[in-house]
Amino acid sequence: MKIATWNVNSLSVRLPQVLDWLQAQSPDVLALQETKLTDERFPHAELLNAGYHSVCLGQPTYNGVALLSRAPLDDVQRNIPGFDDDQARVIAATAGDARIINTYFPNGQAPDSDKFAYKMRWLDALQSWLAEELTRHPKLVLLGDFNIAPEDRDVYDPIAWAGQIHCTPQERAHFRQLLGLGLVDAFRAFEQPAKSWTWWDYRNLAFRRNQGLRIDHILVSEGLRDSLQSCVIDKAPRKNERPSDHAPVIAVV
DNA sequence: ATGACTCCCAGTGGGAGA
Repeated sequence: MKIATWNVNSLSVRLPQVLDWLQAQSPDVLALQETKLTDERFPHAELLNAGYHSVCLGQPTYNGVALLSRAPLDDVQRNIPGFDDDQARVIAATAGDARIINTYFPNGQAPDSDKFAYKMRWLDALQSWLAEELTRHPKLVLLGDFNIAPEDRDVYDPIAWAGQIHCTPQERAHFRQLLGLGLVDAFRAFEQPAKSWTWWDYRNLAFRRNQGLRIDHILVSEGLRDSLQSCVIDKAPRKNERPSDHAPVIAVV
Protein backbone atom coordinates (compact mmCIF):
# COMPACT_ATOMS: atom_id res chain seq x y z
CA MET A 1 0.00 0.00 0.00
CA LYS A 2 1.30 3.41 -1.05
CA ILE A 3 0.26 6.05 1.47
CA ALA A 4 1.05 9.75 1.43
CA THR A 5 0.55 12.96 3.35
CA TRP A 6 0.45 16.51 2.00
CA ASN A 7 -0.35 19.83 3.61
CA VAL A 8 -1.83 21.60 0.58
CA ASN A 9 -2.44 25.06 2.11
CA SER A 10 -5.92 25.47 0.58
CA LEU A 11 -7.46 22.68 -1.48
CA SER A 12 -9.39 25.25 -3.54
CA VAL A 13 -6.15 26.71 -4.81
CA ARG A 14 -4.30 23.40 -5.05
CA LEU A 15 -6.97 21.00 -6.41
CA PRO A 16 -5.51 20.95 -9.94
CA GLN A 17 -2.08 20.13 -8.49
CA VAL A 18 -3.55 17.44 -6.25
CA LEU A 19 -5.33 15.83 -9.22
CA ASP A 20 -2.12 15.93 -11.29
CA TRP A 21 -0.16 14.45 -8.41
CA LEU A 22 -2.69 11.65 -7.83
CA GLN A 23 -2.40 10.72 -11.49
CA ALA A 24 1.40 10.85 -11.44
CA GLN A 25 1.92 8.98 -8.15
CA SER A 26 -1.24 6.89 -7.89
CA PRO A 27 -1.12 6.47 -4.08
CA ASP A 28 -3.63 4.14 -2.45
CA VAL A 29 -4.25 6.71 0.28
CA LEU A 30 -3.55 10.45 0.46
CA ALA A 31 -3.99 12.43 3.69
CA LEU A 32 -4.52 16.16 3.19
CA GLN A 33 -4.16 18.96 5.73
CA GLU A 34 -5.07 22.64 5.63
CA THR A 35 -7.84 22.09 3.11
CA LYS A 36 -9.37 25.40 4.35
CA LEU A 37 -12.76 24.27 3.04
CA THR A 38 -16.15 23.78 4.60
CA ASP A 39 -17.51 20.26 4.04
CA GLU A 40 -20.20 21.46 1.60
CA ARG A 41 -17.49 22.88 -0.69
CA PHE A 42 -15.31 19.74 -0.60
CA PRO A 43 -14.65 18.45 -4.16
CA HIS A 44 -15.83 14.85 -3.64
CA ALA A 45 -17.08 14.54 -7.23
CA GLU A 46 -13.83 15.66 -8.88
CA LEU A 47 -11.85 13.27 -6.69
CA LEU A 48 -14.22 10.36 -7.36
CA ASN A 49 -13.86 11.11 -11.05
CA ALA A 50 -10.09 10.72 -10.53
CA GLY A 51 -10.66 7.35 -8.84
CA TYR A 52 -10.63 8.36 -5.17
CA HIS A 53 -13.18 8.06 -2.41
CA SER A 54 -12.92 10.94 0.06
CA VAL A 55 -13.96 11.85 3.58
CA CYS A 56 -13.37 15.25 5.13
CA LEU A 57 -13.58 17.37 8.24
CA GLY A 58 -13.50 21.03 7.42
CA GLN A 59 -14.25 24.49 8.76
CA PRO A 60 -14.17 27.96 7.20
CA THR A 61 -10.80 29.65 6.54
CA TYR A 62 -8.51 27.54 8.72
CA ASN A 63 -7.36 23.95 9.25
CA GLY A 64 -9.37 21.14 7.68
CA VAL A 65 -8.31 17.55 6.94
CA ALA A 66 -9.34 14.88 4.46
CA LEU A 67 -8.55 11.30 3.50
CA LEU A 68 -8.56 10.16 -0.12
CA SER A 69 -8.49 6.47 -0.93
CA ARG A 70 -8.71 4.10 -3.89
CA ALA A 71 -10.56 1.63 -1.64
CA PRO A 72 -13.68 2.68 0.27
CA LEU A 73 -13.04 4.14 3.72
CA ASP A 74 -14.82 2.67 6.73
CA ASP A 75 -15.30 3.49 10.40
CA VAL A 76 -14.63 7.21 9.97
CA GLN A 77 -13.70 9.17 13.10
CA ARG A 78 -13.61 12.96 13.13
CA ASN A 79 -11.39 14.73 15.69
CA ILE A 80 -10.17 13.12 18.93
CA PRO A 81 -12.92 11.32 20.87
CA GLY A 82 -13.62 12.98 24.22
CA PHE A 83 -11.53 16.06 23.38
CA ASP A 84 -13.77 19.05 22.83
CA ASP A 85 -12.20 20.89 19.90
CA ASP A 86 -13.64 23.61 17.67
CA GLN A 87 -10.76 23.15 15.21
CA ALA A 88 -10.83 20.53 12.42
CA ARG A 89 -7.54 18.65 12.83
CA VAL A 90 -8.09 14.88 12.75
CA ILE A 91 -9.81 12.41 10.48
CA ALA A 92 -9.30 8.67 10.83
CA ALA A 93 -10.62 5.76 8.81
CA THR A 94 -9.97 2.13 7.99
CA ALA A 95 -8.70 1.25 4.51
CA GLY A 96 -8.40 -2.49 3.96
CA ASP A 97 -6.89 -3.84 7.17
CA ALA A 98 -5.02 -0.63 8.07
CA ARG A 99 -6.19 2.12 10.39
CA ILE A 100 -5.21 5.51 8.95
CA ILE A 101 -5.06 8.53 11.27
CA ASN A 102 -4.62 11.84 9.48
CA THR A 103 -3.60 14.69 11.75
CA TYR A 104 -2.90 18.39 11.50
CA PHE A 105 -1.12 19.18 14.76
CA PRO A 106 -1.61 22.70 16.12
CA ASN A 107 1.14 25.13 15.13
CA GLY A 108 1.64 26.49 18.65
CA GLN A 109 2.85 29.92 17.48
CA ALA A 110 5.29 30.60 20.37
CA PRO A 111 6.27 28.61 23.48
CA ASP A 112 4.79 31.20 25.87
CA SER A 113 1.47 31.58 24.02
CA ASP A 114 -2.07 30.32 24.65
CA LYS A 115 -1.77 28.49 21.34
CA PHE A 116 1.19 26.54 22.69
CA ALA A 117 -0.83 25.56 25.77
CA TYR A 118 -3.58 24.36 23.41
CA LYS A 119 -1.00 22.38 21.41
CA MET A 120 0.13 20.64 24.62
CA ARG A 121 -3.46 19.80 25.65
CA TRP A 122 -4.19 18.56 22.13
CA LEU A 123 -1.05 16.39 22.18
CA ASP A 124 -1.99 14.89 25.55
CA ALA A 125 -5.41 13.96 24.16
CA LEU A 126 -3.86 12.52 21.00
CA GLN A 127 -1.46 10.34 23.01
CA SER A 128 -4.24 8.87 25.17
CA TRP A 129 -6.48 8.17 22.20
CA LEU A 130 -3.66 6.63 20.14
CA ALA A 131 -2.74 4.26 22.94
CA GLU A 132 -6.32 2.92 22.73
CA GLU A 133 -6.39 2.88 18.94
CA LEU A 134 -3.21 0.79 18.86
CA THR A 135 -4.81 -1.89 21.02
CA ARG A 136 -7.76 -2.01 18.59
CA HIS A 137 -5.73 -1.72 15.38
CA PRO A 138 -2.34 -3.48 15.25
CA LYS A 139 -1.84 -2.16 11.71
CA LEU A 140 -1.98 1.59 12.18
CA VAL A 141 -0.54 4.58 10.33
CA LEU A 142 -0.34 8.01 11.98
CA LEU A 143 0.53 10.65 9.42
CA GLY A 144 0.18 14.32 8.69
CA ASP A 145 1.60 17.72 9.49
CA PHE A 146 2.97 17.29 13.01
CA ASN A 147 4.39 20.81 13.30
CA ILE A 148 7.28 19.21 15.19
CA ALA A 149 10.86 18.88 13.94
CA PRO A 150 11.86 15.79 15.94
CA GLU A 151 15.63 16.34 16.01
CA ASP A 152 18.24 18.96 15.15
CA ARG A 153 18.99 17.16 11.89
CA ASP A 154 15.40 17.98 10.87
CA VAL A 155 16.13 21.73 10.99
CA TYR A 156 18.20 23.73 8.49
CA ASP A 157 19.60 26.00 11.21
CA PRO A 158 19.27 24.21 14.56
CA ILE A 159 21.08 26.97 16.45
CA ALA A 160 18.75 29.70 15.23
CA TRP A 161 15.73 27.45 15.87
CA ALA A 162 16.81 26.15 19.29
CA GLY A 163 13.84 26.41 21.67
CA GLN A 164 11.68 27.99 18.96
CA ILE A 165 8.27 26.68 17.98
CA HIS A 166 8.44 23.17 16.38
CA CYS A 167 11.76 22.58 18.15
CA THR A 168 10.97 23.01 21.85
CA PRO A 169 11.91 20.23 24.28
CA GLN A 170 8.21 19.81 25.14
CA GLU A 171 7.20 19.22 21.51
CA ARG A 172 10.11 16.86 20.91
CA ALA A 173 9.26 14.94 24.07
CA HIS A 174 5.75 14.44 22.70
CA PHE A 175 7.16 13.13 19.43
CA ARG A 176 9.37 10.64 21.31
CA GLN A 177 6.36 9.63 23.41
CA LEU A 178 4.53 8.76 20.18
CA LEU A 179 7.45 6.54 19.19
CA GLY A 180 7.26 5.07 22.70
CA LEU A 181 3.73 3.89 21.97
CA GLY A 182 5.28 1.55 19.42
CA LEU A 183 5.31 3.76 16.34
CA VAL A 184 8.21 4.00 13.90
CA ASP A 185 9.22 7.15 12.01
CA ALA A 186 9.05 5.66 8.50
CA PHE A 187 11.41 8.26 7.03
CA ARG A 188 14.17 7.42 9.52
CA ALA A 189 13.73 3.69 8.99
CA PHE A 190 15.78 4.22 5.83
CA GLU A 191 19.04 5.93 4.97
CA GLN A 192 18.19 9.45 3.84
CA PRO A 193 20.04 12.38 2.32
CA ALA A 194 21.16 15.06 4.78
CA LYS A 195 19.09 18.25 4.78
CA SER A 196 15.81 16.56 3.95
CA TRP A 197 12.86 18.86 4.64
CA THR A 198 9.10 18.79 4.06
CA TRP A 199 8.43 22.51 4.55
CA TRP A 200 10.14 25.64 3.27
CA ASP A 201 9.05 29.19 4.11
CA TYR A 202 7.50 31.10 1.22
CA ARG A 203 9.81 33.99 2.10
CA ASN A 204 13.54 34.51 1.61
CA LEU A 205 13.88 32.16 -1.37
CA ALA A 206 13.89 29.44 1.28
CA PHE A 207 13.16 26.60 -1.14
CA ARG A 208 15.88 27.66 -3.57
CA ARG A 209 18.31 27.85 -0.67
CA ASN A 210 16.96 24.59 0.78
CA GLN A 211 16.24 26.20 4.14
CA GLY A 212 13.46 24.12 5.64
CA LEU A 213 12.16 21.85 8.36
CA ARG A 214 11.05 18.22 8.42
CA ILE A 215 7.69 18.52 10.17
CA ASP A 216 5.43 16.25 8.07
CA HIS A 217 5.68 12.63 9.12
CA ILE A 218 4.46 9.09 8.57
CA LEU A 219 4.58 6.85 11.64
CA VAL A 220 3.71 3.17 11.37
CA SER A 221 2.87 0.69 14.10
CA GLU A 222 4.99 -2.37 14.94
CA GLY A 223 2.43 -4.46 13.06
CA LEU A 224 3.40 -2.70 9.83
CA ARG A 225 7.10 -2.25 10.50
CA ASP A 226 8.22 -5.44 8.75
CA SER A 227 6.25 -4.60 5.62
CA LEU A 228 7.65 -1.05 5.38
CA GLN A 229 9.39 -0.79 1.99
CA SER A 230 10.24 2.89 1.48
CA CYS A 231 9.64 6.44 2.62
CA VAL A 232 10.53 9.52 0.56
CA ILE A 233 9.81 13.23 0.34
CA ASP A 234 8.55 14.30 -3.09
CA LYS A 235 9.96 17.79 -3.65
CA ALA A 236 8.53 18.05 -7.17
CA PRO A 237 5.23 19.79 -6.23
CA ARG A 238 7.18 22.45 -4.29
CA LYS A 239 8.67 23.47 -7.66
CA ASN A 240 5.25 24.23 -9.17
CA GLU A 241 4.43 27.77 -10.16
CA ARG A 242 2.03 28.27 -7.24
CA PRO A 243 3.09 25.66 -4.70
CA SER A 244 2.02 24.75 -1.22
CA ASP A 245 4.78 25.55 1.27
CA HIS A 246 4.84 21.80 2.16
CA ALA A 247 5.94 18.84 0.03
CA PRO A 248 4.25 15.41 0.14
CA VAL A 249 5.77 12.47 2.03
CA ILE A 250 5.17 8.99 0.61
CA ALA A 251 5.57 5.60 2.31
CA VAL A 252 5.06 2.13 0.91
CA VAL A 253 3.95 -0.54 3.40
C1' DA B 1 14.43 43.54 11.49
C1' DT B 2 7.95 42.56 15.08
C1' DG B 3 10.41 42.19 7.66
C1' DA B 4 10.29 39.03 3.61
C1' DC B 5 5.20 35.19 1.20
C1' DT B 6 0.64 33.12 0.68
C1' DC B 7 -3.98 32.21 1.95
C1' DC B 8 -8.45 33.64 3.69
C1' DC B 9 -12.23 36.78 4.60
C1' DA B 10 -12.54 40.84 4.30
C1' DG B 11 -13.46 45.14 2.09
C1' DT B 12 -8.46 49.07 0.23
C1' DG B 13 -6.29 45.68 6.17
C1' DG B 14 -5.21 41.92 9.38
C1' DG B 15 -4.77 37.14 11.32
C1' DA B 16 -2.47 32.87 10.76
C1' DG B 17 0.80 29.95 9.23
C1' DA B 18 5.86 27.97 10.59
